[in-house]
Amino acid sequence: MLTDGVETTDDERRVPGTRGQLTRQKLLDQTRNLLDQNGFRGLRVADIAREAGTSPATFYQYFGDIEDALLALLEQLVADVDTQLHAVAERYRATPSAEELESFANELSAGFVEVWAKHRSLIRVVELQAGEAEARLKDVRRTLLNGVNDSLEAILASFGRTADEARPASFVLVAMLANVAAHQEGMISAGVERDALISAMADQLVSAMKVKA
Amino acid sequence: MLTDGVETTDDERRVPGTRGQLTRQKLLDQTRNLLDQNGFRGLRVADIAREAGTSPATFYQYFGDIEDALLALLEQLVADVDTQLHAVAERYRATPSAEELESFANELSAGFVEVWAKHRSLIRVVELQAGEAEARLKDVRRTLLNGVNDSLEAILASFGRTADEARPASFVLVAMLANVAAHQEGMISAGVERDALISAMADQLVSAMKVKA
Amino acid sequence: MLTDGVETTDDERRVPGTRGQLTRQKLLDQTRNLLDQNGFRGLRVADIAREAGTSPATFYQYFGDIEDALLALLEQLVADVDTQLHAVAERYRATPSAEELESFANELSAGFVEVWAKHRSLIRVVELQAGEAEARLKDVRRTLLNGVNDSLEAILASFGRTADEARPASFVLVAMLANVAAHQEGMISAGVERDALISAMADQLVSAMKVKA
Amino acid sequence: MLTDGVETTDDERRVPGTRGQLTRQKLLDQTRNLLDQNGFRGLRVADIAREAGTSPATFYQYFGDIEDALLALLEQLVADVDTQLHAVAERYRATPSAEELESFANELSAGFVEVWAKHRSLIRVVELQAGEAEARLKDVRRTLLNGVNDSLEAILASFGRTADEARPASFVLVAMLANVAAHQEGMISAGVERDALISAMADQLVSAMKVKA
DNA sequence: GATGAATGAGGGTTCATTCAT
DNA sequence: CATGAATGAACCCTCATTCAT
Repeated sequence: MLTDGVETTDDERRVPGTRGQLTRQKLLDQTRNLLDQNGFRGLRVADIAREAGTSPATFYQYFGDIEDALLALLEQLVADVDTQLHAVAERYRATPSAEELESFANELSAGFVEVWAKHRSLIRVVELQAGEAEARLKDVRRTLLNGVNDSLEAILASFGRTADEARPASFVLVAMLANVAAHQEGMISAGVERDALISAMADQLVSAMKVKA
Repeated sequence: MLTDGVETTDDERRVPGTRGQLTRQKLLDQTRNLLDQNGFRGLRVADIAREAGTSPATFYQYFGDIEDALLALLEQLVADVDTQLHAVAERYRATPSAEELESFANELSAGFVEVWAKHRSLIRVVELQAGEAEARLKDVRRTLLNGVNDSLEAILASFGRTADEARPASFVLVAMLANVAAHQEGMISAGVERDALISAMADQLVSAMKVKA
Repeated sequence: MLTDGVETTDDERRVPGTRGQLTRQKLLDQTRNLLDQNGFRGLRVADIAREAGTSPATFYQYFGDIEDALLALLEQLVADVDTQLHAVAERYRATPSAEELESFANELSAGFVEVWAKHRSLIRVVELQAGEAEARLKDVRRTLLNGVNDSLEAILASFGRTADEARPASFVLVAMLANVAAHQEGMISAGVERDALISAMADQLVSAMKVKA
Repeated sequence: MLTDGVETTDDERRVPGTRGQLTRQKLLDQTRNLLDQNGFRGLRVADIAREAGTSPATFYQYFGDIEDALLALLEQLVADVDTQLHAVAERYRATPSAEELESFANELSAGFVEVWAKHRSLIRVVELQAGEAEARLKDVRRTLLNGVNDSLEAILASFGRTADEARPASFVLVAMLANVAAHQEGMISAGVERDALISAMADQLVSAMKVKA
């Protein structure tokens, strides 16, 4: 679906080999781990290697760079977005009916909240890099949300929104979904329940479809 | 208004003095400058000092830390949010009328877009730190948006939303406003005009007030 | 002739075997290749192995060391010096005649220029190591030029030079030949033709024979 | 005279200051020291700093690079070449007389031997880099010998050599001088006295002037 | 007030080299 | 014979930070 566009750069390296795959995976696991614990800025090759039970030199046999490892992790994120978000939107886009609108809106909202919670640290990296100029990671954000955006735009159009309105409206809605999902923890700790957030977002989605329908 | 909560630590480091104030300001200016240019990760005391025409040692006479300097810059951001966003919401909150709803919605949306554009680098720092664990900067985000959130919640209530609904709805709306504002550049470069975004957000705000009104 | 004195250490590391010989040769070829391209300092086992289509581990089955490989390459150089330089000098030494002096001088000069051009990268290594303290490679230079030096000394003696004069004179002449040959490229790119250099050196050789003859 | 052409790159750094100058000098001294002891390849910033009684970080405040430091040292070498070699040649060039030819030849030969002995490690670096491609150090060799070459060429011309002959002849003679000087230690340890070498070179210089005079 | 000078501390990377298969 | 995999050991370099002037 939208898997293209996010690719690691370590392609031309030697072919796997079972033991190697294992080591590589351990390194990736610890990269994610430490990203969760210390954040992007606190991510050190030395730490990753130690936690994975190997040495920095080994890390560099699998990844040219910390960002290389992050890109590898991002592939998983992209896959989840594909499955849980884009696919939902696409399904509804095929047969948009007023009856199912609410369940769709809820599903999509919940999907965002879930995927974002699962990959929160990575998402943060993406958001950060979307702003600051870092070549390789830079347009992951666009790639990530493109699919959902397109589907949503089509759905809005099918509900009678003009072309001029549909696109900005979908941008705005996706931004809402993404940002609430990104800050769900803060919001929850501010006393709002997760379901209430999902429901509030679903409401907004529904109104957006109906507004001038 | 909501200035509390964001405080610098460099308060009594040294008595003002005209020359000193000037140096301090040059340092702050260059901090902002370099933040814009190189991003948070690329911010170095040595660079700031050089650009400001002084030495690193001087930097440390005014700020204990790079984050100290950022906190000082954040005060300006907080002030702008106060004036352009919170104030707007507060004004409308005092006399919420259906007639003025649209103009309020537009004003608020445009306000976000404007303030976020002006302070985009700082905003990014706030967003980043909202996620990662960094003591002093951590809850700036909450502080920043608290005011608007509260006003909006009150307005939603005044339009008939129940207490249970108003709070999550305001969270969701503010998240939308903030995230669209944060990524306006990306969206515009994806072919959507700024005004269209503002208008789409205003629509969402309006629907939120009306939904069950 | 003078092959002794330069010896590799990898002699009985493994019995020949056709496939092995081939691999070994590929490694040597790429060693020379990379030496030409990147110079001595830029020579890495990993690179050699990759270029040769094998792995570092394989390199170590044939050579204990990068210097080991260089020593193997040096054997070829020594052979060329033997054939093209020492042999020429020896031939003339057997029957030194005033008539043939000039053609001898030219042949020797040209020989230096040619051999040095062919092996320039290796020569550079030799010159470098002649200065710095590196056990095994250290006296290759002496070995390399000993033969020519001896022959030339004998020839000078046969032209009437006293024992006291002949030796330093031959050293000086060989130094001239070697250094011009070593920097021929630089000199040519400074606008002097190769043949002019050869001829100028030949002149010096001839005068050396005649001076007090 | 020929000082231009060899310049350090650390120009735009802060102005000296007495203490700084001292540290810088200590660093340069130890750079030369360690170059003598361990050769170019064995030169490490950490060692230089330790020997100079400071830290690596300090080294980097004065030089961007080990090569930077070497370039600074080379300035001294260039000055010596200027004074002891080029100046001698220039003096004789002004009034070339057959009577003084021998004393000039001796003086120049001795000068080379002396200067090269004093700076032998640096000379070796220059020779090495003249071959391998290292941007900044690359044409120091040319710069170094240019002056002497030019003077010698003029002198040869004044002794009746045609333009076609004078230039290659001077190249050849300078190459002789430089290479004997560079390997004087090896030659001496091979049983030839320094004075004998000087005298042999002087003989060659003299013949070169007289050949067709 | 300002700053030259110095540095501890630490992260990034590279490479030669070794095993076990 | 060959090599995938792993790593110890260094080195390079940068930066925040501190003094003494």
